[in-house]
Amino acid sequence: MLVGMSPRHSAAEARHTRERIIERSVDLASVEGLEGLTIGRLALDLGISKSGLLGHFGTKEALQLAALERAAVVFNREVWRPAADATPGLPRLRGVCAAWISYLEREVFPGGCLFVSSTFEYDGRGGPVRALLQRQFRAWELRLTTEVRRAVTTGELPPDTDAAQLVFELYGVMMSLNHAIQLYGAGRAPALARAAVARLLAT
Amino acid sequence: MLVGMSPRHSAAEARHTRERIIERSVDLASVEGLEGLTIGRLALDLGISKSGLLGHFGTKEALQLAALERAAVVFNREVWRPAADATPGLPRLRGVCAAWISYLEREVFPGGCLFVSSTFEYDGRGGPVRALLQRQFRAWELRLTTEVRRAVTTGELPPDTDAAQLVFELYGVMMSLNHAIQLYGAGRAPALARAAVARLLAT
DNA sequence: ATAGCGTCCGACCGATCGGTCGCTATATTG
DNA sequence: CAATATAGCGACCGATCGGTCGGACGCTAT
Repeated sequence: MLVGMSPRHSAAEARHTRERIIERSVDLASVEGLEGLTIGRLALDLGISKSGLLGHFGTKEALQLAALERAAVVFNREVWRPAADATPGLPRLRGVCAAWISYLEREVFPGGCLFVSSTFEYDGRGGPVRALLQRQFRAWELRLTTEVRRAVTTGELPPDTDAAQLVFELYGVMMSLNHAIQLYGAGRAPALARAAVARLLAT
Repeated sequence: MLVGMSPRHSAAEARHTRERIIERSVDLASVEGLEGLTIGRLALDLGISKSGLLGHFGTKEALQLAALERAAVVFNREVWRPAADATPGLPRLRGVCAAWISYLEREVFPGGCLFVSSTFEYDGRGGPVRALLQRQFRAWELRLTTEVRRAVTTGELPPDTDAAQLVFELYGVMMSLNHAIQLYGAGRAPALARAAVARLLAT
């Protein structure tokens, strides 16, 4: 029996442990990559045993999926929710982009946007992780596209606006920003991103 | 003595072997990542022994650096050279972007642009590999920025053009394209990228 | 002819990977 | 209180990782 290491075995404590694991996984994965995440180091980091950790998920893949789903919750909280109260259409679109830039600038995920880096990590491979990534990106693109279309119907954006084109370019701005921050640190990049968004979303 | 497996020991053959290793490394790394590249599988893939392979580079890191430098040669050949003969300024800039999009579309690196994916892979880490990546990106950005400035002085681009801003956005277009291709396959993405470039480089 | 050099191999190393298994200790249920 | 369910642990597994080492082989210069 170790002193100060009293293990808990209630269902409530188990849920709490699971939360701790997932949260730490998201942070670690954003730095080391979803694949670079290792059970051993994660367990050591959390002060629990490998088998105790793996008991919550069964396999590493299940842990990766849980981390990705949690990351989506965080992304939603940081990027969508701040602008959810804004008027639908262009104002909300501008709010989302502002929050998006801020989210990258504040490095909510210490190693950059987990979704972007994970996409490149799972380039050639298949499997459930990649399938989840695809679904998540599709969902986010659909949200943006819907908002762009709304801005078009309200006349806030020109009637000949190609929604897919605009979303494609907004994505590009955010990826360029993410890349610049990760490679050089912030610098001028956030200002460049804001200027690009302002031009893309000009009336 | 195995039949048909006659080993070569001349210096010329050694150079050839080295080339084969590097070329295969670039392809593999673009799919599996620079870190995901493993000596054992690479050696097996090439039909040589691990130790024979490692003898050419000493360490895995040296192999990674060699692969990155080779990737830069390929990138230069595929993206810069096709436009090198064009008139400096806007025509050359347009040529580079066209070649850049084509390079991503043809998937010259089967797992997408090795530089972009490597950047995200080495997010938080330091070390020589990351330093080389930074140098390579700086050099490429400098080339683009120089070309943009030239187009401004010739009057092909507006005099108030912010070169860093334009390069930042061109980067974004290419990253968005790279991302779309890797995640969904080509689809409309190349056309979207061309339209975005055309708008960014309008006179 | 032969000595030396460089290429490449096979065997092996310690570390670490994801994962399994049997067990203990506790919380919950009847 | 007794029985059951389960969180978590420690030991262990086979596979694979990057890397080392001694030697076999063949080219080349003397």
